[in-house]
Amino acid sequence: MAKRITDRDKDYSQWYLDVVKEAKLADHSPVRGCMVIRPHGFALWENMKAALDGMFKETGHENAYFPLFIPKSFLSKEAQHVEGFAKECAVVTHSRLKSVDNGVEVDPESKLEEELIVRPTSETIIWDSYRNWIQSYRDLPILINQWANVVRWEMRTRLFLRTMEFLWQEGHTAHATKEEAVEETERMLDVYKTFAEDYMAMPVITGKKTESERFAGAEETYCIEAMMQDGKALQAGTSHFLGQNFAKAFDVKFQSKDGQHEYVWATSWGVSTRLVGGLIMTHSDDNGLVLPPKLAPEQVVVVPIFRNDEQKSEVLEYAQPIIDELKKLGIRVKMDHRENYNPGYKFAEHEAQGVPLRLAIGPRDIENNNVELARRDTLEKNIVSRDGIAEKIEDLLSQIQTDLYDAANDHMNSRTRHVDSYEEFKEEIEEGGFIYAHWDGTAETEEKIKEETKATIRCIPLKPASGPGRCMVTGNPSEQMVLFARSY
RNA sequence: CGGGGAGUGGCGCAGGCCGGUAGCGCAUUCGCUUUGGGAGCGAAGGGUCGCAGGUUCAAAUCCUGUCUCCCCGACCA
Repeated sequence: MAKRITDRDKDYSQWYLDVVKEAKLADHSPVRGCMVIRPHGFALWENMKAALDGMFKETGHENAYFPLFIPKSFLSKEAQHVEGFAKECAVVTHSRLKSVDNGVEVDPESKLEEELIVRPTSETIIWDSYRNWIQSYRDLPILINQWANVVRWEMRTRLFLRTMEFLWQEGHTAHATKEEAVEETERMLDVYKTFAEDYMAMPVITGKKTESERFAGAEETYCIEAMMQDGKALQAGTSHFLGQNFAKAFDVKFQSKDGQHEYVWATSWGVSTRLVGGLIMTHSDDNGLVLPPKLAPEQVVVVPIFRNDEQKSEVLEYAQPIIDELKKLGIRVKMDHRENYNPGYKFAEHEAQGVPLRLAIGPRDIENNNVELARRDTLEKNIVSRDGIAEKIEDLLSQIQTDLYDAANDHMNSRTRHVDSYEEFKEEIEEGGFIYAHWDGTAETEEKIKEETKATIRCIPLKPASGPGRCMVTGNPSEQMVLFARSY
């Protein structure tokens, strides 16, 4: 019965990899820096996707799809944007292979006149289309989202958190006024916050990025920041106000009511499969993955226990109506009727995969009109009456959802401090967690803190954590405390 | 690009110093016994030892070259 998952306190990175592997979420791919998402991991992602998609539609957005390849010239139209992505692009230079003695090689004859970039993000190719879609104020706003894969040639990768290729959604909107665009940026940040907290049970701090942490080409980057169990911060989603930068770069103008030609205002926003990593590092334990009921691919698993065929049919007969009742309530339930594994194996496996509730049913339970109900989050096991079991499970699932959020929120709060002096900051940052402190607003100070402590400013919180004060490093005035942490 | 480590059945590794024709655990397949917390016993299948060259009667092992991956750093809107 040896545990296959490394102790969290001993080695958090190894623990994380073990959880991913034991939960059968994903594997390292033979392709450098990429991952293979396995069915269980993908089912989880699809549930997240469905919830987000619903929220996007509710806020008036539609899905569309744009090309994977971006002509090199497109990427260079917005100066800051190029600079931000230049160092991490996969570039297509040739179109053919040719056979040689030991296999194939790139045919030098097939060199492209203009190289194609595998999209690291789609602002450029999308704004190239928007130019043709927008003529009048009547064409605005354009509220579009794309589900896609993107590629960023990262030096170092980690499953889900930073892979070379990742799945995400990117929203790209165009508006007639600045106010409307800013409003959209904030609205989508709020959608992300709601999703993180209500579905993932992962509390987040919302705020604005500092200039140096801003998206390349954005005027303002808003973000949600979550705290993982090891006290490191994770940027879980971003929403950018792009001003008129892309409209100017791609010459996207519209004619206003009074006949003037004006550049449109833009936003973009995205979350990725990194959220899966955040979900793991928010709730899971030394037995493996813990999933919030709202997102779990299976919410309840039934493990039948029997010694012979006679008991088997009794158990199945007893369990089936329970399963039917649960399905009727819209609960995702699965019977684990594999016969080549014993119950103990199944218990451990479903725990590793994070199934919120387990129902064990054997002869003993049938005799007493009971079932054994086990919670994944608390690992509590209880023998409960079979009567009214479906409703009880329904309530328990929503209780687990709430409890997971509360536990994560308590953890975040207990590891959040306010400090006044830089000396104190240097000591506290070693303990991990979030630290609020005053900062003078300059990139120099920000850089100095980063160099000396490895802590970055995660965000300037939208809900101020304090009134005005003095920068902990320079003593210059500061409007409010900002959020510091070491991050993923 | 700097520093370190590793390439041996599907996965994880031993063997290498001291050359003799490849082994262990997990997984897989078959059989029997099991099944309320990751089952036991027996049997079976599966490997051009990263690649190329060299030394040798003989190379996973020694020599030369080369490729790849991992970790730490640099980098990461």
